[in-house]
Amino acid sequence: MLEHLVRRLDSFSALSEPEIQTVRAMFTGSRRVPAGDDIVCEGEVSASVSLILEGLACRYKTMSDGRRQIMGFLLPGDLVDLHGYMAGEMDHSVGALTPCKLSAVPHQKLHDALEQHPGLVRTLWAESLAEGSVAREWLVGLGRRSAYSRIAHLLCEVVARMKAIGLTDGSVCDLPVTQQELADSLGLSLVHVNRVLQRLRASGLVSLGRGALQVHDWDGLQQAGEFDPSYLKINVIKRLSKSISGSGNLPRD
Amino acid sequence: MLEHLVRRLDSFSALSEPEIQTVRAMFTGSRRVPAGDDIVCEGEVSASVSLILEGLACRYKTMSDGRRQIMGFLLPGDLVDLHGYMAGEMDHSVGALTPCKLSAVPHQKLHDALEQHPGLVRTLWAESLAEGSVAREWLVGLGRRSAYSRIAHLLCEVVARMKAIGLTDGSVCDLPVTQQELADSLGLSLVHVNRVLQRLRASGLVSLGRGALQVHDWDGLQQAGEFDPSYLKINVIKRLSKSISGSGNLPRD
DNA sequence: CGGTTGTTTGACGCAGTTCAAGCGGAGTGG
DNA sequence: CCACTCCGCTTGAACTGCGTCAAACAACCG
Repeated sequence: MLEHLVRRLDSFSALSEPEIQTVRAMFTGSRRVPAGDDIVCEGEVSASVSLILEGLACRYKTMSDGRRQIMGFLLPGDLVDLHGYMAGEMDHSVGALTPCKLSAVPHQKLHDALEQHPGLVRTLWAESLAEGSVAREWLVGLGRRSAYSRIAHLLCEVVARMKAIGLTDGSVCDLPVTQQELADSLGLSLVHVNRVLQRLRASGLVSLGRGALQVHDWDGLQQAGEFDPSYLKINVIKRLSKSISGSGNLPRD
Repeated sequence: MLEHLVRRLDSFSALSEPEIQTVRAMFTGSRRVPAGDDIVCEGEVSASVSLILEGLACRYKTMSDGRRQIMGFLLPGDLVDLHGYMAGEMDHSVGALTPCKLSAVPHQKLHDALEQHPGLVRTLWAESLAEGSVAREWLVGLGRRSAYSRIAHLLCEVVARMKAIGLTDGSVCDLPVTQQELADSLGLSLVHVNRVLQRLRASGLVSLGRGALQVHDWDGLQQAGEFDPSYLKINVIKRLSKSISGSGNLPRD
């Protein structure tokens, strides 16, 4: 959702009220993409930056032999193709895992907004850095963690991020992801993901099925995945605490 | 080197002459770090951004059991801890693989420079995005490539980047990296790296030893690693071709 | 010349892959 | 309402790429 983006950006660099208004006004319209379709394709030069309003998507690359690697999940409030604005051509694709609702801002309009509020450039830069931080954590997982630990870690990440945007209270959440998609995220085979998922359930940590994830033992799951949420840069403490008065939008906790 | 940084940043967004001068003037002093030492540590809050002038370094994270994952190599002209400037605390360490010579710019000074030349913010943002692009390519390697292909790919990357800064003509280059360090980069064991390296030599593609890398068959190596250099964002075509007159520093090719 | 650090080799084991087949639920059309 | 079909999940058996352990070797350095 738009408000999730605003809150996230604000957590990076304490936006001013006009900046917040600008971000809110930037994104207009909404488009729907059915599950399985691509939102942007590798090599594409798009003319706008998209924002996920609803649904679940993923970044991925396909190799010559057809196998693919998923490199990150996109949740409501995430920006899809900021890369496209800065670098031109996309170097990876983004696909909808579930039906998605998107909003978008034309590059030109974004450009104008950034001219008018130069501070927002730094904010978006911070957003890109946060994405890099997640990619690095995934590198550690793929390189050095066992399948068991890797899956646990990924599930922790998804839950933590969903919690941050109010999509779960921490015990149950919608997660209509196939085991093949998990396998493509984790660099594993479908068959092995299936077996490890059963082990995780047998251990009483989580169960995943019928499009839903149930966390039975959050602490145990975190331990199994050696999960430390700081790399997600959620709720970063602001260094300059510009007071944002009268926003009327204070977070609950 | 400083000029490599300037050239690279310029390739992202066509710097103006004053911007170039500012970048050149920003970095002062030089410090030496012996091989094996850390340049910055995870969790550290440094007060300046470092630049590699000479030597080879790597980003890495260490896991609780002591195993580590290297997440990227740093060559002369690369910025070490731009993250630190934006995000505060480092979420990973950077270690010197060989003796390194560094220059640095205090955060405050960088801040002032960016205030004075707001365009540079976008340039550094682009630099961060390029780093993210490399991380994503590594993800594909760790997730979906065989050990053989992974090593070939990594060697291609190093050669391509060294070529870009004049550290090799493409056939031989200094690469004083241990097989353990390669293993930590590729998510493999030391022993396996050793054996695959022998296979690569037997195939007549490359040989690595005594601190040097010899490429015997570049095309073959690229094929083995399915290497496509575009993700490195070297020599990106500038979208706005501001003419930079009389720099007297034109690249040879 | 001895110690230290990096490389090489061999034997063995296992985590994870591949192949192949069966199962179950959800949607669709007759 | 039943059959048919698709898609995703599950299971078993065989295989293998890569890891682990352990020891020998080579190169470098003070």
